[in-house]
Amino acid sequence: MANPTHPSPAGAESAPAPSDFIRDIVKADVAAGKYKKIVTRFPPEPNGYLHIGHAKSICLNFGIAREFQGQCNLRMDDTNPTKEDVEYVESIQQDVNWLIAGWADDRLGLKPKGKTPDTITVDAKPDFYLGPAESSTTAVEPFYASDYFDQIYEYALQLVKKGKAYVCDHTAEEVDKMRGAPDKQSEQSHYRDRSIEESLDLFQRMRAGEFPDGTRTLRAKIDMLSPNIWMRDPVIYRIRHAEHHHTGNAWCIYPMYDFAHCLSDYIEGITHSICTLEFEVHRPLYDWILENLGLPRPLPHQFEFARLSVGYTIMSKRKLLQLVNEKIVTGWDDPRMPTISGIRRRGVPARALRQFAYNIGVTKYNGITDVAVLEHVIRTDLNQHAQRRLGVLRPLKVVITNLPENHVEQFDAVNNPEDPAAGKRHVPFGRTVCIERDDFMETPPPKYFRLRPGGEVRLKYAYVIKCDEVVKDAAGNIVELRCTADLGSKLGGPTANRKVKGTIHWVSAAHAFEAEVRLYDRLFTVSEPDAEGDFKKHINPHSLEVVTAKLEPSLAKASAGERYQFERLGYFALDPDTQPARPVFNRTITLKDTWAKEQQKA
RNA sequence: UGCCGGAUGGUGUAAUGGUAGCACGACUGACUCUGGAUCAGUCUGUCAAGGUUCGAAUCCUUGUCCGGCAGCCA
Repeated sequence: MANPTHPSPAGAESAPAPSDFIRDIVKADVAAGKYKKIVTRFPPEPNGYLHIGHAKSICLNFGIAREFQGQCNLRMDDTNPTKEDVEYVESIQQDVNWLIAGWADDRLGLKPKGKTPDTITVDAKPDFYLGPAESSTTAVEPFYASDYFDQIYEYALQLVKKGKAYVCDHTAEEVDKMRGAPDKQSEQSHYRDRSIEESLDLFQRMRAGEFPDGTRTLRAKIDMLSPNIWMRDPVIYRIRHAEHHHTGNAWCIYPMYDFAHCLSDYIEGITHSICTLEFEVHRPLYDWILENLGLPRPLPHQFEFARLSVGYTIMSKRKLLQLVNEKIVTGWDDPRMPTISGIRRRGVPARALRQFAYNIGVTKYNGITDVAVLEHVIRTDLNQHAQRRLGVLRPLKVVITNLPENHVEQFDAVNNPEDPAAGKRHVPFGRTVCIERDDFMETPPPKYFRLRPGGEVRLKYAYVIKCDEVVKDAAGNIVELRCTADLGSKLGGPTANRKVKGTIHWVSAAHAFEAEVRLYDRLFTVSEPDAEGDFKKHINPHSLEVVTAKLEPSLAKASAGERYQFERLGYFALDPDTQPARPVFNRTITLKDTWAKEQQKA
């Protein structure tokens, strides 16, 4: 099927299901009757906040669950206690919930709180299984790989007993050296042929805490001659006397990713384990572990796709953490961050992010997606849903001299021209208004449509005004414009249909209120900040500008969930920093500005 | 130079032996009480060379280039 790339007006939810090579595989598996139910999973490690790359994965995994009437488990892949934290567990849950709300939340697999795998019997073989909570009445929580430590340990024991794993006493450095390199020979562990009994004893004593960190490991006995590094007797358990955020001090040995992940997938009954390309070389190990355990239920299979890269940003959790720690941004949810929480705080609707994930597709090609694609879906969504308002970012005072001192009138303003149902509102107008400083030029370049000395411009929803006089301070700065209005030019008036080249936005000086407005720009100045050298060299010093804007009165009742378009400027959303006396707005994104482009050409 | 993957306009992605399409972008123009939106149009591509075939982006061969893999991270 062709990939239908037309974004539908309502966004991804009403659009036809996308098609890609992974969905093709799932479709074929369903057609072959391979599984009762399709089960995917989203398995982040709680060692950082989720970013837009994870959003791609979430949309893929939950999208598949949704399209095939399956389920997608949220699982904390928490096998390394030294890097993980509950703060991250909580943020991950919040971000996932936000992204899938109203779209795939009915496909979200969570488990009863505190539940660990059941020991069951399948085909007369003992087996471990943990399914999702069936009813929403019980307290639920995400799945945790760490909830399977007992079972994973049991599986390790089995491998040892089968002579397929052994305890190795080499130091990390030795193991490193002996493993060889992709193009170099390896050397066997001196402990490889240790007896099963001895390995068993040692492994149990590792678990009992008898040995310090780093002194021994459990290794799978596979093939030291394999051209695939990951098959050269990989370490599957290491000693770490560290407190774990979820299991506390119950363990001092922890399974490695490769061992824990495939088994976690198996325990949960995952059918399609979808991950990024860098795990492709791990797939033989994933399969080896499952196949060598003689498991009774169908085995999960791993499929890999290309991780997302977006221009002018970075995706590495390590580097994002650096930005946070070094206070280059205000936190993980700084609106300039590519994190889901940052994007949310900036004012981007979840629906737009889903549409983005849908538009970029899923392949095995590692490319860089143009930020313009992201910006486009945000604008498209917001254009359709945002309430229009008038706000002036950099005010310039305009006195309309042919209006009486205390003149006040209300004009009707359309809330959303794309959505008549959004209705209208009143905007107050008076003798003194504020316009955007950019909307006046004393000596404008050609094709400048706005106000100039002696020129005319339409004040949106109000009158056409003519600039009679430019008032300057001692330093020569323009401080005020004195204009006359064509009083017949308001809606319904005799000259209402006069053609004036430009229409500008304004607020009534007497009625407007002040708010802090944060104007964001891209965080980096180059399209590939971490291509080479220090990515911090490319940080955009102007990624945030804070202004005190003047806003129309109705915006005083702005709500956190609502999105606004300040006409001719861009889309804005209320920031959580808002105080009753001091509203704070974030600029989500500017409107397209063909005039700015025109100027750049000049 | 070991193994695993990949290569289609500027970017991202379709076409699964039968007209190389879509989206973003760029550029024209129309319209406009948002230089927004909308509408109409234009632009640019199958990594290379051979082969199979009536017919190849697709199959085969050889090559080129790019990415990943040498954590007791995930």
